[in-house]
Amino acid sequence: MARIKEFDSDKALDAAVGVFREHGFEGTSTEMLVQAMKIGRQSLYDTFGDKWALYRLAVQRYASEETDAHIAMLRGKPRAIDGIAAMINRVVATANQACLGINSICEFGQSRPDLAEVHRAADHRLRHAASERVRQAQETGDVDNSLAADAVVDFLFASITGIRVAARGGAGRNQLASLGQLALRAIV
Amino acid sequence: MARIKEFDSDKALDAAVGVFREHGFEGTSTEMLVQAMKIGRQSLYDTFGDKWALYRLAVQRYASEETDAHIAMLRGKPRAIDGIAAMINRVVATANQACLGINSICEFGQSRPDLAEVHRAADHRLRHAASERVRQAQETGDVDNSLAADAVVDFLFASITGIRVAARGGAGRNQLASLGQLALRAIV
DNA sequence: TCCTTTATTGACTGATTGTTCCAGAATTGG
DNA sequence: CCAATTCTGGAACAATCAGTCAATAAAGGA
Repeated sequence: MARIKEFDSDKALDAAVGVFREHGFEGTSTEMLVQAMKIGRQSLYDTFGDKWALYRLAVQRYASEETDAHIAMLRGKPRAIDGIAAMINRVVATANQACLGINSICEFGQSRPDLAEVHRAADHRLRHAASERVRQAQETGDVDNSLAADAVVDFLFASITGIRVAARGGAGRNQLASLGQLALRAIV
Repeated sequence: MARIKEFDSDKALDAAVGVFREHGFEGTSTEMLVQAMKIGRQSLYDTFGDKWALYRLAVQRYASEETDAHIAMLRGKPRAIDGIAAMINRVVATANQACLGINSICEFGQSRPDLAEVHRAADHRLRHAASERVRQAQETGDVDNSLAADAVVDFLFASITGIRVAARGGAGRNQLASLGQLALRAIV
């Protein structure tokens, strides 16, 4: 048998992520996708199914990479609180790019169960890692011990959302940095 | 001359707000609009121009009403900090409804200058009122005096965004309440 | 070289999009 | 009642949509 060309499906998916995060699902046409992904139209349907399946896969891919990046920051410093700060600071530094996760949640809410499941699964892994690090920071006294670790994690993620949406709304870099500082200040 | 039916244009606009906030601009068809607004298609175009003009007007209307509600909370209590808390608590209580402001920013970012201008104008009025109240709370020692009032206002709005997106993502009521509590805790 | 598999291409479908046109119903002031 | 005006409903518009089909090109295994 002949295993043949097999275009770089990962790169194509990354390109799809780039289009979807900027224009959303409804704002993206298949024409935009095939041009950005630089593949034939038929290849798109053969490889990914239909537009919705591709969108779901793009959200999954994006969430997975985002989760990896968050966890790398969280665990990249010896002291837990420094890891938490690094995660927030990375968000501030990269806030100029639209977040496909937030956009997806805003666009569809809970109306598509299969999409909500993608979000739920991605959140689970990140929440686990963040929760562990928050508890460590509480043990060393860097995060208030009287707070529930889960509540702190929720708050950190909500703050990340606030920073990213503020950036998409046109906030400047120092505004975003200030938001990050205040978020950290809230949990000490 | 004969001044005639003149359907309730305000109610129709409110209905449009209801559709847009749930489905976004691209996810809303004119068919959905005429059905929700309960007016003829031609009336829609005669009265509001085209779909984009209607959307812009809907965002403007929504932002205006939201700003009124926020300010009513802010000024509804004698102590400034209680007003601030009331604003946050109202957001928590009403977070089950999608926010057209956030959805609009996520969907379009800064790509449509006329829309961005609507947001900017709406933000200005609210920011002014909130900033005034924050300064009062700083004078009475209820909000940390070492923080810049503008930064506190930014943070409050970012927290509101975080709460609303969390709700759209499926967060429960106690999670949202906890987010509100931590946001207030951050500025004392 | 031939064969199988995969990718590309462009044309095509049927549905839906936003928008306009038009005829008629409804409504109110004179 | 009449006339002026506004709203409605449906038909029609061109454009675009997602998705399919068929033919061709490319590429590696035999």
